[in-house]
Amino acid sequence: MDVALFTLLPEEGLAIVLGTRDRDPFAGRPALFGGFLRPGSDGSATDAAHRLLAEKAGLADVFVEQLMTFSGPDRDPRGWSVSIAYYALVPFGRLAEARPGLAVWPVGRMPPLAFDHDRIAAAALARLGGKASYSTLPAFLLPKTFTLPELKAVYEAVLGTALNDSAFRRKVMEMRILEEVPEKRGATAGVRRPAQLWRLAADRLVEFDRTV
Amino acid sequence: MDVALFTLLPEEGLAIVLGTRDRDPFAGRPALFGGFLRPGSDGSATDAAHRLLAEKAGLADVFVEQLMTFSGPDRDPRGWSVSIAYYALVPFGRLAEARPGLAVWPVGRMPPLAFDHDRIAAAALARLGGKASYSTLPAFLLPKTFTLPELKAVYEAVLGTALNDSAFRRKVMEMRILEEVPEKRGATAGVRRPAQLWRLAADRLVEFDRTV
DNA sequence: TCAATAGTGTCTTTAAGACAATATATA
DNA sequence: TATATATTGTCTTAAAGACACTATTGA
Repeated sequence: MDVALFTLLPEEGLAIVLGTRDRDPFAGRPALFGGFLRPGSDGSATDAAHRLLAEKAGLADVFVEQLMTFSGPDRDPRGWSVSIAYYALVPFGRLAEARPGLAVWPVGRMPPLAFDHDRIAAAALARLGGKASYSTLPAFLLPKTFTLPELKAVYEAVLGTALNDSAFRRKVMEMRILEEVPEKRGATAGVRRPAQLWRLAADRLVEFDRTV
Repeated sequence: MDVALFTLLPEEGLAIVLGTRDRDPFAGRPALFGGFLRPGSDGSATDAAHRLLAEKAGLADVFVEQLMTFSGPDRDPRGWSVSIAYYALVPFGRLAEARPGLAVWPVGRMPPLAFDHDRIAAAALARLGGKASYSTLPAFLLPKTFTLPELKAVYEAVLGTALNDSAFRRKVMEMRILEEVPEKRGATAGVRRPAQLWRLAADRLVEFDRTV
């Protein structure tokens, strides 16, 4: 199995978090978080994805979703193989608690990865971009509470396109995917109006019947 | 691996095509087309899905796409297992060339299936319904050439909802996903205006940036 | 010509986008 | 009060839906 982990850099936007291959083939190369399914102890492939993120990235309770399964004779130089690939999203702030030594690369300039991990990462990015417009997916790159300008910014980062501000607010409110947190963001010191804080109304991914 | 095969019944709409388990567990039960990946000879899981459809359903050159991978201790009574699931679409007319003895059930009243195949079939149906609105997916349930009323009907069957006729034509034409076949459908004898025939402009699945 | 479905044109309704105006913090 | 962003309101534009009208075939 392989897990592609993404985060949102404050300046650089969407980025991938990578480990390093510790043995051949591809020893020393940046790589997705990979490992073998343990049919005995893992309750499912999704459980295994969580376990791998805990073991290799030091992160628990991260949003994960199955991407797809890759297979064939060419993806591993040792021969025919299968990998169930997952993608995962973590807010940038939580990387402080991650295992040290991880590499973080803006998705626009990723290094060459081990195995067929470039292809898996590309597929994960395509899925992310596709699913973002009709779901709460990008919100899992933010902390539990966030402002509307932050939410809009993460949608724009994942979609790679600017959104209309008042239309975005209108739609988000009409879809009732958020609930108000009785607090404002004063943290970012500065001379400006503080923004209302919100959280996702549902803990899980929600899909819409329209587009943000 | 397991493949969920769907077709479009002329009267009953979307239907699933099933085989029968020929041994325990679940001997005699209707089931998806299942079998084992052959890492040596199969070039990929997608190749294996095609092989299984050929072997078990007698159908070659059918549209297939990976659904997702199911895993866990409970899906097979013999113990922990993994299955890479695919879905496939075949025009009703091609079932004539299929292996005899297959069962065809409207998706609204499917019998209980072997293993966790009910769950896989449900996931395939959900994917079909979700992806239909922004892709040419439903067209793979029709023969190579079809009329616009037929295309609209198959979208309606898969989406489970009625579509606006003139808007449907407008959008399909604006998206340029079809090319005209220099023929009309006179086949269906009767007192009515014959319809223009069309075919998909691209042989593969095309995704839109809007909805039909 | 009639019946029955195919296909077009146009008006109405609804959603999205642009953008000005107002609100609210702190220095 | 001035500054900088947050938030709201409203006008414009574009897309979707409703539906009447025209087209084309064989009986």
